[in-house]
Amino acid sequence: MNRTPIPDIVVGRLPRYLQALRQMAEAGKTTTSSKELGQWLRISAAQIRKDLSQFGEFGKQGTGYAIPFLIEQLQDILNVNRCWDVAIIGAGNLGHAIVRYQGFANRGFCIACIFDNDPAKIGQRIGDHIVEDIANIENAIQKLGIKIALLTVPASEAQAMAEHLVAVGIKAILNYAPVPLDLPPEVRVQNIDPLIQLQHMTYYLE
Amino acid sequence: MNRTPIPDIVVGRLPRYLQALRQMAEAGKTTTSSKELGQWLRISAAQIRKDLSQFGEFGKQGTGYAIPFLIEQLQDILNVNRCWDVAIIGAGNLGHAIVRYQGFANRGFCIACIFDNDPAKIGQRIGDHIVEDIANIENAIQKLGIKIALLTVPASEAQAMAEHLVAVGIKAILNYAPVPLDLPPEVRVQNIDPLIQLQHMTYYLE
DNA sequence: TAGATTGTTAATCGATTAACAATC
DNA sequence: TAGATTGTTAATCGATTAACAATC
Repeated sequence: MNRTPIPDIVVGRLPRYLQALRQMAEAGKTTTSSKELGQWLRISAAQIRKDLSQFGEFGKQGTGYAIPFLIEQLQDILNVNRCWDVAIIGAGNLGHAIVRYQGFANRGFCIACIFDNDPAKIGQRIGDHIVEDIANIENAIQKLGIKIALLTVPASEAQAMAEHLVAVGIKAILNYAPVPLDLPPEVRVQNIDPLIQLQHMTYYLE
Repeated sequence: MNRTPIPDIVVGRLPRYLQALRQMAEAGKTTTSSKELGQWLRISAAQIRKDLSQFGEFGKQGTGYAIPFLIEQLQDILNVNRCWDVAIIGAGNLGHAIVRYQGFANRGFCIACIFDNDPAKIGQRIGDHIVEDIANIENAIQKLGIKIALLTVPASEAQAMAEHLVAVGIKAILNYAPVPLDLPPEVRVQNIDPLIQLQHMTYYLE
């Protein structure tokens, strides 16, 4: 019986393990070891074994891990063996690019709908989707049971929009706006901010 | 004389401090405290003081920090008081969206050029830019002294392209491709991978 | 069998927090 | 002055690594 919660920093590494394993599988490999996976990801073998052992015993002494089996297990742990419908909020440049991006399908996520509040954008076609009026979001989200939103509105609108999303039932937000969101702690938030990452790197440049 | 290097995890928080301070400044505030900044960013006041004290004494007992002064200092520390020319590599959906994005200018970065290897894309106009042939990248990068690249090519081409970028003088890569790059340790790499972040969140969802 | 590699424990390392004298 | 807040030290906390018995 596992009483202590898994550290979030461990959870955050699991998707990377899954990604590496999929690439190994694509390359035709069927087994790997903590050592090999660690070299691939630049993570110590001990850490990988320790992380995985939090969830079960997935390997075999002497031979390592069966790749397809470990992929299955990680997908189960991360809840991505099902397909999550996600909503894109904001049909600007970034919203467009995300809707057209093919990388989410077959990885646990399906872009279900895209919303904007600009009358000039509502009704516009993007790939297979039509931009919907943000006023209809509650209906759409509740009908499809959507729990995840990708927020690509301007910084000035992000906080208010995020609060609205939470009010209509969203539980997780991938925030592309360059502002920290202040939301109830039970709502999961991850931020994507290229400027922050660029400034992190320039510290080390001449 | 400060001999021990600053921990990378501290450096990684500085851009967030800078972002928050700029937002405070926009809101008309002129001073703040570690307590207030901490509440804004959900970071402890002690940690903010400790982080900043690694670089100097920027505050005043009793009153806190002068916002414009601290912004200046952080910009200096992060090397973003100058303007860095950056190159976009890959003129797909994402490359397009980034070139059109206005958020980098006045924040230390200027999109200087965009490259692709697809003849159908070379010569295409995006905003104020023309997509250039990747074959010309060495000239362009060395003429402008570009050190930073944003890599938005398909996963299958990312590693080889990254190695080429390093060979022509790139020192820092913001990698949008969903693969870990294996490069010499002196090259800075930051990854942007929405799928990894989504899978991190679904762990916590029902 | 011999070699390889796991899962786990204990040791180490590093990061965060609490506390407080100094002082604006 | 009294209240507030810094910079810093020491204590705590948590994460990473090293080591190794178990065993495939």
